[in-house]
Amino acid sequence: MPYTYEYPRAALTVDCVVFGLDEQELKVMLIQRGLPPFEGKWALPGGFVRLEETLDEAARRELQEETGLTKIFLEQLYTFSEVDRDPRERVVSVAYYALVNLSDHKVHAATDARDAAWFGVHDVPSLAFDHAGILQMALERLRAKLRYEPVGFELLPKKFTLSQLQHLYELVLEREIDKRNFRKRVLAMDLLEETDEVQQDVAHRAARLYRFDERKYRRLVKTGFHFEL
Amino acid sequence: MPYTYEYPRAALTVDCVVFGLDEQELKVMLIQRGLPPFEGKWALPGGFVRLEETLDEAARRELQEETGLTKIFLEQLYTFSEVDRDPRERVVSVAYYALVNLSDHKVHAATDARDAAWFGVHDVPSLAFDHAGILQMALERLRAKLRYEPVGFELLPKKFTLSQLQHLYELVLEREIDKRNFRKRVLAMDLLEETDEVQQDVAHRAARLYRFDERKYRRLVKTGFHFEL
DNA sequence: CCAAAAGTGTTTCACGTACACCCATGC
DNA sequence: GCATGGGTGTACGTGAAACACTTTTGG
Repeated sequence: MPYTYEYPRAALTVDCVVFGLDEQELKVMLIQRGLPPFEGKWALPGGFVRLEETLDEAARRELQEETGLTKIFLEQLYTFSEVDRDPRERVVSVAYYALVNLSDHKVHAATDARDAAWFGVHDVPSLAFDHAGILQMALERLRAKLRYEPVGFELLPKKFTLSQLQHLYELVLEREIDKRNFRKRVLAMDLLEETDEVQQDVAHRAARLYRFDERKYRRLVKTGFHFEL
Repeated sequence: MPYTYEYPRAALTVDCVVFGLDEQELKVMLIQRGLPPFEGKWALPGGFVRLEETLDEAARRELQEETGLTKIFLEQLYTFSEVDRDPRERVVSVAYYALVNLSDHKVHAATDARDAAWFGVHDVPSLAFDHAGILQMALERLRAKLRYEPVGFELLPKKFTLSQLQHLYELVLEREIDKRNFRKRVLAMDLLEETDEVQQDVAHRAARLYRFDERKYRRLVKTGFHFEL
């Protein structure tokens, strides 16, 4: 036990709320704990922050170790600090939320995690620590961000149909959206690039595929443009 | 040095960006450091988090100790974790921002602080640590929040004139606003309660005083209402 | 030819915006 | 009576919302 300090220190962890989208619903990734406390319970992936890494780096490392996910959208959410949120000792946790598209990223429950799985956000089991509260806040943040920042595209494959995009908005915001008005608004922003590809292997008319033009978006932002859907 | 741990731990601090409004400009409160590192430099008020308090409590305690401010609006901003942000050792800092109205709160540079003072946000001196970046983010957050949450009232006295409110929006958002349209929008929300008082001691027609009806606002929020100005 | 989803325009209404003058008060 | 800010209404244009049918493709 070589690390000694003049005053007591809280332990510092990161926890990640990873959202993914399949065709039916918004999912969140959980891992099953293999050790006490809360052994056997489901929890958000996460772990202790090392001295030589930033919080962002720690979050990415933990995700990599526990779920195999790399190079995904990741943003700090909030720092949780209730004194008794961990029964062992004082632990302050910086929560992150992440967005992945399920088709590109198969989750291989990695070494560190006993078991990793996707749960529908309306069908999560009882969670360890204060993770239910963290998930709740992440959901609210995602809903808010979806409206005024183009984060939704992170949940879709690089090329997607307008229907997929609309479906995503309907799923997350939990309300129906008029198809024509949605397409009008989206296309009016002029940030979607029409590809010359269409859907494959569908039993009906194939939809055109679009791509989000991130460069153009960044350029516009610098000139005061404000995304809104 | 009685506190030892199996793994090394970062120190944990809180830093507060306190905004105040006088008639002329938006101000931020800074304290002058009395100890190294950055001795003599200006910095955000803040300090180390104790084991028995949450981050919110730590932020309030530090504000009380260093500036005498109590019972003010306070909200977590972001957690800063660059590995070398403190030259002494690894320190992770949770930043908060606070809003006070200068007329009610005289700052008495308290025991702990050598010197506390208000600076116009466009006229801050060079700051210690990464505090310039923290201030920058706090400003952006304040501007964003002002639009879609009723936080502006925290910067005003409980009873205020519509001109004061408009002035606040103009100062923070840094653009002019049409008087008639502003009053129309604000009153249309039906969240301002007209008092039967008017301004005192002004050398022209005295303006009516209004009060923000927070109870009503909370009730409306529960039914899906969305503040926007 | 049937099922399934893609794709497309118009009308209506509400709200944001632009804009200028009279009023009350204190000195 | 004059200077200073308080307080008020209207016209116009843009953009959001409501709404239904035709087209394409695969089976």
